[in-house]
Amino acid sequence: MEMEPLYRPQGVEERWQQTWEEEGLYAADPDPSRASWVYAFPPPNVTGSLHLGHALQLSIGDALARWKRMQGRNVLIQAGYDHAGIATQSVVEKFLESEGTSRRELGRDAFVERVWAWLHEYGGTIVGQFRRLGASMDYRRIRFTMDDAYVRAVMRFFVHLYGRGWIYRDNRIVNWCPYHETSLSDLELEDVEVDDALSTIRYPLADASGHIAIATVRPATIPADVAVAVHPEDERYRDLIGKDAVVPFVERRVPIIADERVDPEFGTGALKITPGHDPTDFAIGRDHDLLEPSAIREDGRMSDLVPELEGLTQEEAAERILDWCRERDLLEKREHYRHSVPTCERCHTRIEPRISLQWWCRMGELKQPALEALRERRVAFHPESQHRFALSSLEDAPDWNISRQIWWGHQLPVWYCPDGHITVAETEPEACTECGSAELTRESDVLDTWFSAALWPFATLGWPEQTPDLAAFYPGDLQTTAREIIRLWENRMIFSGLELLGEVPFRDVIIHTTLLAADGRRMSKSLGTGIDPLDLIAEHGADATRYGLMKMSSSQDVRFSPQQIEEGRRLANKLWNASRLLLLSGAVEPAVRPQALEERWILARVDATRAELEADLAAHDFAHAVERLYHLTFDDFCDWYLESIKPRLEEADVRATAFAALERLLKLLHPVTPHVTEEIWSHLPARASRLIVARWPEPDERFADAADALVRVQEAAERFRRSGVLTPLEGEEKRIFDTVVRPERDGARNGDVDAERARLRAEIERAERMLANERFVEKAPADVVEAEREKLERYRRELDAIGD
RNA sequence: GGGCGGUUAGCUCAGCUGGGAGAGCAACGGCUUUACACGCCGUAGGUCGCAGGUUCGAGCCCUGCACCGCCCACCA
Repeated sequence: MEMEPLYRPQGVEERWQQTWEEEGLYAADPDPSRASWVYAFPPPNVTGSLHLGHALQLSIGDALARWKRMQGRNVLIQAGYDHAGIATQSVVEKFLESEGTSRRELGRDAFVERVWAWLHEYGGTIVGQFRRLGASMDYRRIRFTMDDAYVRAVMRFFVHLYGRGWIYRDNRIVNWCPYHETSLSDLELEDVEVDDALSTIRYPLADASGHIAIATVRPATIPADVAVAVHPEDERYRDLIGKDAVVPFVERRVPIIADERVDPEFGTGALKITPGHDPTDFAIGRDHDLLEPSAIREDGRMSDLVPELEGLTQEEAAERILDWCRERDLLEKREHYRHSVPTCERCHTRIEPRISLQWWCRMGELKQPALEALRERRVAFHPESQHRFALSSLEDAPDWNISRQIWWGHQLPVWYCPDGHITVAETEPEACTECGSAELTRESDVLDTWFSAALWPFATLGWPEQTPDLAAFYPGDLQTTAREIIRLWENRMIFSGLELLGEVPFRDVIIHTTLLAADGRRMSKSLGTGIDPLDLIAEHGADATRYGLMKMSSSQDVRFSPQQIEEGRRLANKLWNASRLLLLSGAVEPAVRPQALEERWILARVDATRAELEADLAAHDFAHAVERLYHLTFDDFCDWYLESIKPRLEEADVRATAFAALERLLKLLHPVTPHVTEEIWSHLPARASRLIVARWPEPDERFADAADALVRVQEAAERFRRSGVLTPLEGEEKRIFDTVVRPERDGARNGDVDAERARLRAEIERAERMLANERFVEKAPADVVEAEREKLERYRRELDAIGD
C-alpha cells in the first residue's frame, strides 16, 4: 500500500476499529492463565450522545486498558447503558407531546411500551460513538440496566436490604416537581435566579396586645402555617415566646416558638413555620412536634385545606390572601427580592418542597464496611483531595431516598393487600405473607436510577448468579468519573459491592479533569459552550483527539484548547513520515544491532522514556505522559536520531536497528494513538500479531551509557547555533555533530562569540557569588554546593576554550 | 456559609521533598536540507495575583487580602 506524505486518519481509523473488533481483540473471556484487568465504564444515559467528558475519560481509561493489554493482562472494558429514569422519561414525554398525546393519556403500561419503542428507534447511539474514539471495549457484552437479568439483580438487592431491615417508609419533605409529579434528589435540581416579592405581614397576637411581623416570598403557604419562630437570643421577641399569634386569612392560633435555625438578621427576624412546604420549617416542625398540613397539591395548585382556595394557582391564592391582609392593614410592605430557587433540571419547573411518603434506605450500617475500605485505601480515589472528599461525603451520607414517582424504571418489588400489609419479594407473590390475601397491588413507585447503577460492576457480570464471568472479572480495577458523581455513584457501588459480594468493586477511581469552555465557564449545551467530540474526530482524527484530551487532563479544571488536539495531529503525521523515511529506504527485519553512538543512544532514550511513561501512567499523570511521547518522537527520534543516520540509511544494519527502535516507539505510543501506530505497524516487515496485542517493551538498560555522550553533542550544537562557537569534539561525537548541525550551513549566519563569552562570564559571576556566600556553603545540602562548584569549573573551562 | 481548585510568557498549561523561570501553540527572523511546510533552525516575550513573614536562598513553606471557577448547604 502506498504511503502518502500526509497522514490522513479518516478511513484508516474506522478500518482498524472494525478490524480489531472483528478479530476479537477487544473481547474478554475468562482465562485462568492470565490476570484480568477490568474497567467498568460508567454507563451513559441510553438517550445520550457523546460529549467531551465521556471522550476525556474514555481516552484515559482506554489508554490504561491498552497498556495493560500489551503487558499481557486479560482486559475487560465493560460497556452499556443506564436507563436514566427521569431523564429518559422526560425525553419521551416531550416526544409524545410533539405527537399530540401525553403520558397520562396513554396510561402507565402503554407509556412504558412507548419508551421501549422509542429506545429501539433512537436510543443507544452513544456506544457507536465510543467505537469511533477507538475505545477497546468488549462490544459483545453491552448491558442495559433494564435487561431482564439486570432487573433481577436490582430486585435481589432491594429484597436483601429490606431483609436487613434497612429499608423503610416515611413521610419526609422532598423536592417535588409539579410537572413530573415526582420527588427529585437534590442532585437533580438546578438553581435559577428569579425576581420575586418579599412581603412583610403582621400576625396579630392572640391576646390582642399587638402583632409580630414575618417576611415571606410565598404568601400562598400561609394557610399551612403552624407556628411563628424567632431566635432564642433575639431581644426584640424574647417576651413573645410562648404566646400565641393568629395566622391571617385562616385566623388560626399558633404558638410563637424559639429556634436557633432562625436568622435574626433576615427580614423581621421572625419566621412563619410551614413544615409542609419548606425544608427548614419541616426540620423545625419535627423538633417541636408540630402538625404538617399541606396547602398545595401534587400538581402545584392549592389543596382543599382552605376550600375557597382549592384549585387556584399559588399566584391567585397569594393575591387573595394579600388582599385580605391589606383590608385589615396587616400587609406592612411588599418589596422586590431577587433570589435563587431550585428548579427541575429536566423541565425547569419550580420545585415545590412537599411532604410525601417515600421509601428510604438507612445508611448507618450499610456504609460502615465502605468507610473502612476507604480508610484502608482498599479503594483509592485520585487525586488525593478527592479521596478525602469521598470519605467525608460517605461519612456524612444521609439516608437515601430510593423511590421516585415516575413510570420509567424498576418498580419497587413491594405489594400491598387491602389491609395494608406489605409483602416484599423478588417476583410477584401469590398472596400476602401476613394475611394470605390474594388481592395484591404493586407499589407504583420506581427506584432511583442510582439504585440500579450501584450494581453496575457485578450485575453486568451475571450477579446474583455465580457465573464464570463474575469469578474472572470481579473485583475490577479501574473506575473513572467526574467529581460530582462521587456521592451519587462511586460510593454507592463500593458499599453495594461490599455488602453483596464482600469485596470492593474496584481499586482505583480516577476523578478526571473537568473541561471548561474557552471562556472559563462550564461546558453545557444550554449555554452553547459545548464542543462535540465527534466534530474533533472528524477533523483531526481520533488519535489526535485522544492525545489532546489527555494533554488537557492535568489539574482539576482546565479550559479546552484546540491547540492540544492539533498537537496530537502533528504527532501522528510526524510519526507517519518518520516511518515513511525508513520504509522508503528499504524495509528489513528489525534487529537490535547498534554500531554507532546515536543508535545506542536512541535505544537508551526509548527505554528511559518507557520507564518514565510507566511511572506517569501508574501515577495517572496523563498530561506528562503524552508530552514525553511527543518529545521522544519529535526531538529524540526524528530531529536527532533520524537526522544523524540519514547518510547511512543504505546500510541494512543501520535500518535494522532503526526499525527495532521504531517498533519500540510505536509500542509506547499505541495506548495513546492506537490507530496510526497500528497502521504503521501493518506496513512494517511481517509481524506475527497486531500491535494492539504486541508485547510491551521490556526494560533494556544495555545502552544507558550512550546518553551522556549525546548530551555533550546536543549542548555543543546549541552553543554553536546560538553563537557560532565550535566546541571541540572527537570521533563519534564530532561525526554526529557534523551530520546533524552541518556547520557549513548553520554557522555561516552569525558568529557572535562575544555574546557567548558574555553569557559564560555572567554564569561564572553568579556561581562565584553563591560560593562566596558563607551561609550558603555552610547550610545548603552538600550536593547542591558541589553541583555549584562543578558548574563553575565547567563554565571556566568553556570560557577558556572560546578564548577569554 | 462550608469544601475543593486556580491566579506563572499573547493563549493553554508544566514547574518533583525550597537551590540557575519551562513546554506547546501564537509572534518574529532564517532555511525549497535525498520523510514530514501539519517540516527544520533560531529570536524575542514573565515585578510567578497583591501585601507581609520564615530562610543564606521562596513560583514552591506560613499569615492576610483580592479576584476567578466548580461542588455542596442555603435566609423565609
